Amino acid sequence: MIEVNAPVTMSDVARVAGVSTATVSRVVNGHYGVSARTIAQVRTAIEQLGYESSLVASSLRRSRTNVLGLVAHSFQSYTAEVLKGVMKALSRSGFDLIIYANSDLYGSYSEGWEQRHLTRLSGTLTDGCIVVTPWGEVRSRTPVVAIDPVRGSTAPSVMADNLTGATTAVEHLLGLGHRRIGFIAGRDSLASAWSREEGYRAALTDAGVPVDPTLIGRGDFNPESAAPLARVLLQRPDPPSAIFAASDGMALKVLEVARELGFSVPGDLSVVGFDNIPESALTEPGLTTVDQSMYQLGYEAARMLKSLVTGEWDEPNQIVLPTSLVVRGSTAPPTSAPRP
Amino acid sequence: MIEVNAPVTMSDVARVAGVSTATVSRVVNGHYGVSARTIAQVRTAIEQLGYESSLVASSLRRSRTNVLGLVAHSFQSYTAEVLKGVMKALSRSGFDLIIYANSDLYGSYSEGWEQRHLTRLSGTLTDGCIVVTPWGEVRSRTPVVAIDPVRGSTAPSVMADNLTGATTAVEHLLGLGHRRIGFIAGRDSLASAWSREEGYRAALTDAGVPVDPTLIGRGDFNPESAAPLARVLLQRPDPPSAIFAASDGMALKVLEVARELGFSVPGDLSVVGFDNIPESALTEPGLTTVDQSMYQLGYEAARMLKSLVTGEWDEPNQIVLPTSLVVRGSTAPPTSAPRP
DNA sequence: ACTGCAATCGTTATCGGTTACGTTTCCAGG
DNA sequence: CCTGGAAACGTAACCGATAACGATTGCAGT
Repeated sequence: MIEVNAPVTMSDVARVAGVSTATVSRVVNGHYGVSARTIAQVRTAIEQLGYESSLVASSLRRSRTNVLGLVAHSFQSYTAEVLKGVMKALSRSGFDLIIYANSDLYGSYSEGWEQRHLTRLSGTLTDGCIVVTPWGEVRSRTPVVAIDPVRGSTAPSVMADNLTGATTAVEHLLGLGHRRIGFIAGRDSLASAWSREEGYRAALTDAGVPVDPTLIGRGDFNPESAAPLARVLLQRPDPPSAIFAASDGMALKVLEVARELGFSVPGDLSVVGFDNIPESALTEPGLTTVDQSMYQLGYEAARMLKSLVTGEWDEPNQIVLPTSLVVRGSTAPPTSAPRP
Repeated sequence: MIEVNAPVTMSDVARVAGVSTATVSRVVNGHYGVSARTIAQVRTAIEQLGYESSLVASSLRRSRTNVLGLVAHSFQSYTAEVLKGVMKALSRSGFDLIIYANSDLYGSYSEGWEQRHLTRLSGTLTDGCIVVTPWGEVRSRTPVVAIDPVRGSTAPSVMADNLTGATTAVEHLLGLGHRRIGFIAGRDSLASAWSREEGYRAALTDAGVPVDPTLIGRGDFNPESAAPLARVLLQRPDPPSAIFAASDGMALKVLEVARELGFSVPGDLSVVGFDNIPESALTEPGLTTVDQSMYQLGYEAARMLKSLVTGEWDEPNQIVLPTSLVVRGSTAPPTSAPRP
């Protein structure tokens, strides 16, 4: 019987098997140069003691660990969906996954978290990392793939076709007859936020509707950031008849504020989001939004990282995935009579 | 300018600052015994080189790392929801989180994964771990909290009130008039699977309905496992008028099979699940299910683990959370005329 | 100037593995 | 019997950090 709480180390195995730790290591890793008899002895000792090698210790000395990392600053639905895709891509690939998330989740966290986490892991633990919605460009000695990268980055990344998606969303509102369309922007540094705003502007301009800067609120993708912005837009004497938010999280917040202020959706106000997180289908009414398959983003990012690590990647470094409009109940033609 | 791909180590900092690595370590960790002037020098060097301490290296030597771990064998909606709760509980707690998931996600993976992962991490990297739906009892020198533990475990755990939940679900079906109610069980080793089956039996017995063993299919919580079982139940000459599945994932599979075999839900067949994962609200019709707030499970588990690590826990080691029935469109009274 | 105690800082062992290198063993070939 | 070389295995350095311990320095007290 093994005593509980005994951390079994390699030297324990070596002692029991009557060999050196080097030999145990060779057996564990299947290296050449150990006799069959010795291998059997070591195996027996390992079995008997219930030994498992420490990922930490081995990763310190080794260069390859067969572990990929994912760092994210928060863990909302967005990240969860991405994660499912990542796991799918990694299934039976020989790579394990470590997700590192810091505890400064809600509230203000300092910029550069991704660099900190990355260097803390990447130095040794992981062979490469996926970074979800980074704050800036990162440096790392192992490959890094960004999901939803910063603007202007040329590093490996995966993102949705945000420009087309946003354009389609606004065209949908225009098609319903809306002309005063508010916009709540995302975090400025991200390419996605930028493209979604571009799409908003382009669709309006193409339709001959002038862009009114006072109808644009500057959020940061954090749902909380949308509340005051929505309040400002809706409490104007001339509120917009529709609001396009750059993320579902923010759009759902807009729905909340609208309800609170007595707007009926879609009667008094149409709302469109972006992302198509699961919650968007559950609200009453359902949120019209742009689907960007976060699952797919994660899947592609993991596939790319895997190949980058093994040095087999031969496709373009920047992947752009298509989007599609999902029309639900939160959009309708504007009422002719503006709300008093 | 710093050269790219240069892994900056503590000795680099020491060299630049003109001190020993021990002093750098003291500065980094805010230990006593360093003059203000030296601290400034070291800080400058750290800044200049962009140094970040390696989590791996320090965890090897240290006992406390302020990192908690979570290991899960798969990453479906269930785990994602749990994770959100965990993150919430850990936010601004000073603890970071590492999630370890292996790549043998889909398909057959060997039992005992949780023990392997645990020993690989727990030896050094983490101060404690949360294990989601383990295969067996685990040993670890650091605290472990199980979410949905194995049957008969007395170790720290968090679980839903599965007995009451299942009883309520079946009573709901009985109340609608169903008498032939099929059941698809979960993974036998888990306490939750056991309790849910107990609830099923108890509700039937209390209502004076004999338990028919041929109406019980033995699944394992994996959605795939439910398909053949549902097929068997529904292709009988005398199919049940309702099926209660021990998890939503399996219940959704039952819906699929039912549709495939030409059963209309809830016309020909009522279906009830357990868990209330987000997808359950999205199907047509929506799935009637038992809500067990996986978010809450994660939240409580993290709260408990946090306190166990710091040695402040003074509540019972086993937490049971309430459940509630969510009635949606997949249940209705049975049609009087049995299906041909 | 001398002692004694803190404060400061470097040296070194250590965590649990991996691996370069050196040593021993064994056997085939001369 | 001797030599050469490969196979088998141990020794020790090393990965990047921490911490126990020892050494040095500075300064107050006498």
